[in-house]
Amino acid sequence: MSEPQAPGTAKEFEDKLIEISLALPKRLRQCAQYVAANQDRIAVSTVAEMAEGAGVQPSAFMRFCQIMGFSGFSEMQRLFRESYVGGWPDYTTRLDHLREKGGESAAGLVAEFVEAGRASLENLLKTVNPQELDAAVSILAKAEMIHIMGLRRSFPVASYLAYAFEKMNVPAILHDTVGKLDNRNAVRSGDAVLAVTFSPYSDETVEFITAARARDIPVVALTDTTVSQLRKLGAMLISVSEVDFGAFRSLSATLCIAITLAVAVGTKK
Amino acid sequence: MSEPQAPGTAKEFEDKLIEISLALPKRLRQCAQYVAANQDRIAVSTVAEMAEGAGVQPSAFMRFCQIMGFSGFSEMQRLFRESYVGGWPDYTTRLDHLREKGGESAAGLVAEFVEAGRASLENLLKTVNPQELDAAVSILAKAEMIHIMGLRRSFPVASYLAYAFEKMNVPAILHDTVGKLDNRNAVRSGDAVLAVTFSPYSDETVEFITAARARDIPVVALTDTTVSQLRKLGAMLISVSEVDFGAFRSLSATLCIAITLAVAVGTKK
DNA sequence: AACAAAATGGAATTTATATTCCAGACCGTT
DNA sequence: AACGGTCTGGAATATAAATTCCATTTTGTT
Repeated sequence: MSEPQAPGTAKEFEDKLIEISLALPKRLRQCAQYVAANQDRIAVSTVAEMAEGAGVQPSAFMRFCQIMGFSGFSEMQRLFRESYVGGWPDYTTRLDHLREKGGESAAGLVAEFVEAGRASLENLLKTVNPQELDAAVSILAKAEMIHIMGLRRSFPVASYLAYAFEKMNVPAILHDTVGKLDNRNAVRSGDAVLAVTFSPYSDETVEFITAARARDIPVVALTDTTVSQLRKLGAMLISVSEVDFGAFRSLSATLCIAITLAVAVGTKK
Repeated sequence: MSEPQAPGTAKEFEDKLIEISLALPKRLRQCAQYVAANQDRIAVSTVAEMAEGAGVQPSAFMRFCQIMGFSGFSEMQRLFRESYVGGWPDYTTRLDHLREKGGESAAGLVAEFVEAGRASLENLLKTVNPQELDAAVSILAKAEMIHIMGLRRSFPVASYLAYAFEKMNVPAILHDTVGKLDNRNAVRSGDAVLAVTFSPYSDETVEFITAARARDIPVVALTDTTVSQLRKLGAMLISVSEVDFGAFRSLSATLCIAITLAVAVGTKK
C-alpha cells in the first residue's frame, strides 16, 4: 500500500515536491505551489483549510498527498507536526540570528533590508495624510488619461504604477523617455500627471511637471518630503519617507502608496 | 456561556495561567504545569496527547481549558495555531470586500497594503535560504556582465536591479525589449543572466533563459515559487513568496531580495 | 470531430477527535 | 465516622475532519 518513497524529513519532502512538480496537472500543481510557499501551515491546518488556500477541492488536495507518497493528509501532517520542535523562533529572534551572519553570508544583508522595509511601512502608517490621499485619488479618477513620469530610482515605481493601472483598466501612459522622445504633447486638457520623484529631482521630471502646470493640467507628485521645490510648481504632493540602509533606499513604503493610489483610482472609476 | 476573560494573545494566556495556577486541584495543576512547559505543543496536539503528557484524563484537560476561559480545547488550540502562522490573513477574499465598499477613504487601503507588505517581509525572514542566496551571489559576482530580464509585473524589480547595479559600478544591462529588439546575442560567455519572473511566466523571459542555458550561460532566477517550470531549464532559483491578491502584488519581499543581491554582488566584486 | 484517458468537483462514508455526563472516589469539617 | 462538597476517571455522545467514490468535465490524440 505505502508508496516506496514517502519523505521522512522536511528536506526529502522538498526534494520530492520539486521532483514531482515537473509534471503535474493544473489543480495538483496549485497544491504543490501552495504547499511550497506555506510549508509551515501544514502542521496546524486541516485539509479543508489547505485546499481552500490552494484554491482546490479537498479531494484534490488529498490526491496530492498520495502522489507525494503518503497514505493521506494525516500521514503527511504527522511529518510536519513531529519536526515542529519547539516552534519557530519569532520575528526578532530570527532577525538577530540572520544578522549575526553579517559578513559571511548575504543572509545578514537580508535581515537589514527587511528591517528597513518594515520600519518604512510602519512609519508610513503613522504619517500618511488621508485628506491629501483622497484629494489625489479624486484628481486622478477624474482624469481621462493619467501620464506617469518617474526616472532613475523612481522608475521602478513609475513602471509599477503603469502596470497596476493597466490591470485595473485605467487609461495610463508611462513616459519612459525612450529615445528622448518626450511625448509631452500627448498630455491633453482633461488628463492628469502622476509624477514620482525623489531628491535629487531629475530635470526631465521637473520640466515635465512645469510644462503640465503651465497648461493647467493637474499634477500629483509622489515624493520624499513635503518641503519640496515641487510645491512651488503647484503640484499636489504626497510625501513618503523611507528608511535607508546604507546608501540604499527600500521602496517598500513608496510602492505601498503607489498601489493604494492605483487601486483607489481603479475602484473609483 | 463564554467566560468574561478568554486570553486573546500568548501573553495574556501566560498571565492567566499564572493567575489561576495559584489555587488549583491536583490534576488541574498537572495540566497547568505541562502546558506551561510545552506551550508550543498545543498547536499540533490532540486533547488525548496533551492529557497523556500531563498524566491526566482527557476530561480533566478539558476542564482545564474551560477554567482558562475557553469554551473547550479547540478554542484554546485556535489561539496557538493562529499565532503560529503569524497572521497571514486571507487577502483574496478581502479584496472582494474591498471593491464593495469602494467609496471609502483611501487611508483604509493603505493600512491593508502596509499589512500585506509587512507580512511578506516577515515571511521572507522565515523562508530565505542563505545557501541559495550565497550561491546566486557568487555566480553573479563572477560574471563579466549581468543581463537583467523581467517583464510586466516583474519589470519594476528588473529596473530597480539595473539602477542598483549601476550605482554600485557593477556592469549590468537591462533587457527592456524596447522595439522587440531582443539583444539576445549581447549575452557572451563569461556573462550571467539575472531573470525576474512570476507565474504566469512571460514567454519572452522563458525564451531568454532557455537561449542562455543552451549556451551554458549561468542563470539566476528570482521567482515566486520553488516548484517552477524554470527549474527544468537549469536556472538557479531564488524563491520569494509575496502576499498576493490577484493582480496586486506587494513587491516588498522581492525588492528586499533584489537589493540584497545587488549590494552583496557589489561588495564582493 | 470522435474517442479514450486523465483529471476534477462534490457528495457520501468512515474515522478520529472533542466534548459531555455521571457514578464513584476523595477530602475537609463537624 | 458521617456528611457535604469537590474532584476524578472512564464511557457515551456529538462534532468535525479525513478519506473514498463516482458522475461529470476536461484534455490530448487520431
